[in-house]
Amino acid sequence: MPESEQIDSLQAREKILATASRLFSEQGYENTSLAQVARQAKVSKALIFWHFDSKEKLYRSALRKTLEPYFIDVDGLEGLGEREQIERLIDLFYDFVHENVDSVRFFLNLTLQVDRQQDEVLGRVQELYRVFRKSLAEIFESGRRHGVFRDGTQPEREAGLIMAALAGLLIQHFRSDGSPDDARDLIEHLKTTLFQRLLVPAVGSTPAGRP
Amino acid sequence: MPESEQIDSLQAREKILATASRLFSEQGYENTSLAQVARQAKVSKALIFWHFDSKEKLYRSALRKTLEPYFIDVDGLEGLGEREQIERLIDLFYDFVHENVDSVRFFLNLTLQVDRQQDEVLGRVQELYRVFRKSLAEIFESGRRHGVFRDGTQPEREAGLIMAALAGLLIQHFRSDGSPDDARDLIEHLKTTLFQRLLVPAVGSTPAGRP
DNA sequence: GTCTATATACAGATAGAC
DNA sequence: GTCTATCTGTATATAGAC
Repeated sequence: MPESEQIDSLQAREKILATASRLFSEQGYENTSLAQVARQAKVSKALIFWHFDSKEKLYRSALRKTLEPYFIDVDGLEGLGEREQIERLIDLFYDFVHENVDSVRFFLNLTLQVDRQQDEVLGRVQELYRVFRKSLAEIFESGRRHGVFRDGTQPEREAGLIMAALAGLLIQHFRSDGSPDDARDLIEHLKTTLFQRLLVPAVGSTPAGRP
Repeated sequence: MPESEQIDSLQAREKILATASRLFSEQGYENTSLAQVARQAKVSKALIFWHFDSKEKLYRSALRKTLEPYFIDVDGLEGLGEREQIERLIDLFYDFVHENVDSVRFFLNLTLQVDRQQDEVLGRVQELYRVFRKSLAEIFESGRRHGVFRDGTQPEREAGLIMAALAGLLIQHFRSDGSPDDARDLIEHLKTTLFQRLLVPAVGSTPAGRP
């Protein structure tokens, strides 16, 4: 069996997958027909079935492909102070969303669909969400122990609030009139107020209203 | 023309509308067939077309009906202090969402769909969002002028941050594993930290410090 | 107004040639 | 592996009787 055939096969398969991922992300599952995928990938409908058996299986494969860039890069955090780590994670989240608007929108859509709630891929996204939140909480905890953050700092709650704010900015970003500037601005405001509240003040000055 | 016919007609129309509103909210537009609406409303498919001309027009009518309970009840705010007004608005938002889970989910879905972005009904929802945010900002501004909140209070940013947090809690609420307790807890944490930051601290034992 | 029966279109999926 | 042609189900929408 000559290798060129194998390669061609892979190329067609990949082309279908790439096209399907894009269309599913942009239009959703129901609004994307296999005829459309076939047309844009420049293959026949039958070939899609030969490679993926059914629309549902193509969908799952496409989801997996879309999910590839979804991971948390914690390498850049080493050696940073707790405050900087928090800021870095917030920025990472923000940047990632802006680099993957379509697929983020898509996964957010999935999250809102009752019948897709058990999807394994959706489960992975939600796990990322949990990991991200847990990382934040751990950094707050570590910062509290190291005397960077106040004694009264509640790691879980602070992490939860940050995640909520980030998720909310996401929605604002998808509203047609939500300007990116507004989001950037609120991210900065979030960071400022967060650290105003939690940072242990430099020795010599007394924080207002808090012993 | 006897009145009973007129009344029967309205009843059938309303029944279709109610059924359609519920199904569209629960399942979305694409996943809801007119056959299903007809079956559950106990009428024939043809009658739906007689009343609403097309699925798209039924959809728009259903959207308008779903939107009816969407308004901001500002009556209960009269006479309250700024802090209480803010708390009240946050609670109103939270309660409203929990009483209208399905339709809120649906409108959130709409917000995420690129092709539905120009829908007039979606526009009304987004206007409500803006009005809510504006109300919050105005209360912060008023509170700042009255010496309730710190001088440095930034009304627009505080309002934006609250809205983001609320919208984010919304998403967490729709995730299968997002417990309602967590949301309640974060709402309280949001309020606590908000006022810790912004309230002008009480002055010692004398009430004289108030301008 | 409400129905049954039907037209029309297009979706996902299969058969079989090459 | 890839194609064309076709099957089958189901969706929106219409025609026409009552």
